[in-house]
Amino acid sequence: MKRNSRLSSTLHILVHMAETQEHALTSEQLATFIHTNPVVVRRTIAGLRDAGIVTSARGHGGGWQLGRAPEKISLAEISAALGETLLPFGTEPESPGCLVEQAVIAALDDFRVEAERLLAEKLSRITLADLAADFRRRYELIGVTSHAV
Amino acid sequence: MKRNSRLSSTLHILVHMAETQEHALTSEQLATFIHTNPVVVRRTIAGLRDAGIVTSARGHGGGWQLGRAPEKISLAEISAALGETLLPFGTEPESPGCLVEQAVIAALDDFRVEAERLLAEKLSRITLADLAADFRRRYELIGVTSHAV
DNA sequence: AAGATTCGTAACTAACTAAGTTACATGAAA
DNA sequence: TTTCATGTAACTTAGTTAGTTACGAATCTT
Repeated sequence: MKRNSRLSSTLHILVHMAETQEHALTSEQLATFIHTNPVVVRRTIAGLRDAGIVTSARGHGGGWQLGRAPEKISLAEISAALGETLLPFGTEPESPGCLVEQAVIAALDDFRVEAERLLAEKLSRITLADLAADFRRRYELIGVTSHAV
Repeated sequence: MKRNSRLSSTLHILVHMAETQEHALTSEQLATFIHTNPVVVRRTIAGLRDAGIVTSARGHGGGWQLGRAPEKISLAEISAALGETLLPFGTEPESPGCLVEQAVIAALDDFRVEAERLLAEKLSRITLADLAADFRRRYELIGVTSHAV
């Protein structure tokens, strides 16, 4: 798992879970999908459990499953549950009292707040089901072309 | 200078430059504004010079000045000149051939492209002159209240 | 009840990134 | 020609995140 790819890795995992809703998948299995370690998987998606996006079960036959239908899981929720900030801005004051700095921070904070609202709105329109459907479309396409060619 | 605050630090510097257009400011002076090192300043705003946002002059009496009127310098240009990505997404393929991954990357890339366009559009509507004006408004306000109180 | 399986989590290591620093060459003005 | 200031390379330091090891807790099977 590379840096800053937590959202894409998590989506990868979740689409696999959406395609395997009959039974739970172990951290071990999920880890192989994104070429990493079971512990990293647990740590990464722990927040998704708290948000009800996935459920986990210990012991024999345990593992991870979606917490609700893929149609009802948006990328906005997933991103939020991962604790990721959509924008990489930092505007902590460094010279308290400097009016120039205050003007800069005010402008950037305004921008950030509205931008995050906008992005979250866009992400909320994409669901896990959309990704799963696109996956299936690609899958069918492969089958068709390999027949045709 | 803290992490990921390059845009705000640079804006801080640029507003100071907008308020001091009579003469050039040295890296040394700019560095004190954001509590860092002259070399860090040069490195940070080197890209702005290439974009024509600032000019630099060596030697006695040299330093940095705005390359054009603050009204004609947008935050979008500044951000782009800094080489910052507005979105912190990484979607490099890790399992070439995995159709699930392809679906995830396609969705995220679509989102990222449109989101970046949106954000750039918003940032292009804010100019250095806007920030400078806000600074001056705050400055006047201090003067008024300190009289009144 | 015993044993196997799987998550939960703490603690440590390794890799990577970005800021900070030092040093010195280059160029321009007094 | 001396002084001032940028340009830039090279190195150090700090902080973040992924990766790893280890082990306790919970749950299922037999």
